[in-house]
Amino acid sequence: MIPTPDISDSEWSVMEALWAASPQTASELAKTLRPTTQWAENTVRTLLTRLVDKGAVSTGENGAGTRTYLPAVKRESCVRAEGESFMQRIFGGAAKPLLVHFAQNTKLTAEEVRELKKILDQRLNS
Amino acid sequence: MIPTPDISDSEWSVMEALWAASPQTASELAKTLRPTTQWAENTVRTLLTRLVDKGAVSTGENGAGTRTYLPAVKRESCVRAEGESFMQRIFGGAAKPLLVHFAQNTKLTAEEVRELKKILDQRLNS
DNA sequence: ACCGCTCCGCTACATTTGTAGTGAAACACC
DNA sequence: GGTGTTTCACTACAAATGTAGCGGAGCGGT
Repeated sequence: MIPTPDISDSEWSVMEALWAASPQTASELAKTLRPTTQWAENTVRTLLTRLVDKGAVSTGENGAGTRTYLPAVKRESCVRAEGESFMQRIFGGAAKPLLVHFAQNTKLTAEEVRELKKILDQRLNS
Repeated sequence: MIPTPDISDSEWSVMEALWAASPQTASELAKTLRPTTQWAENTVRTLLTRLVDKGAVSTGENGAGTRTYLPAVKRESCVRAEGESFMQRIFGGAAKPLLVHFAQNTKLTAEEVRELKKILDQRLNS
C-alpha cells in the first residue's frame, strides 16, 4: 500500500468531489465545487495538479480528448490516515479519550447513541 | 470567550508541554521538549513567540527576572476547537460517522469498550 | 574592567498552502 | 482563415509553518 499522501484542507474538498463522482474533467470539477468554495477554475486546476503530483489523483482522458481526473487513493484509507494523525496529535494516540471526548461533546440523537452502543457491542462479542 | 487561536502541529507540542507544567521559562521548555522533538532551543523560542502573538500563551517573570510562559487558553477549549474542525473537515460535521469510524478502526480493550458504553448510557438518561 | 553564559529580539529561508493570472495551443464556427 | 472558447502549462505571490542562526544586553565571577 502506498503511504497515503498528505492532503491539505482545500485539496480535501477536491478529493471529496472526486470520491463523489469520477472521473471528472477540471471544468466539471470547478463547476461542482463553485457553489461551496467560490474558487476560480484555475484554483481547482492548481489543486488538481498538486494532487496528481502527490499521487492522490490520477488522470485519464474522456471521449473528447480532454483530461479527466479520478481518485488514486481510497477515501477510506485517507480517512483512516487523517484520523490516525488527528488522534496522535490531540490525544497522544489513544482512542479512548478521543471517543469519550466526541461522545460527550457532540450532538447525537438518542437513536444514534443506541446505534453506537450496538457497534461497541459488536466489538465485545467478536 | 476569545476564539481559540489556530495552533499548528509544532505549536501544539509546545502547548502540551505548557499544559503539563507551567509556568516554564523558554530554556526549561526547550529541555522538556528536546527528547521528543530534537528542536534547537531557538526553535522553541520562535514557537513561543508565535503562540504569544496568537494569544495562546501569556508571559510572566520568575524570581530571577527571566521570562516565563503559561497557557492563556485552556486545553479543553483547544481540544474542542480542533475536534470540531476535524469533524467538519473529514466527516462533514457529523458526529455519528466519526464515532463509528473510531469505534471500529482503533484499538480498544474490552474494558474500555464497556466504559464507553457507560458514557453513552449517561447521554440517554439525562 | 574583561570573560563567558544565558536570554532574547530580529532576521532568515525553504516548503506548503491558498488563491489565482497569463499566454499559448487547439478546436469549432462563421 | 480570422475569432471566440476551452484547456492547460507555467508563473505569481502572500501567509503560515518548520526550523533555526546572529548578535547585543545583562549578570556573575575573577
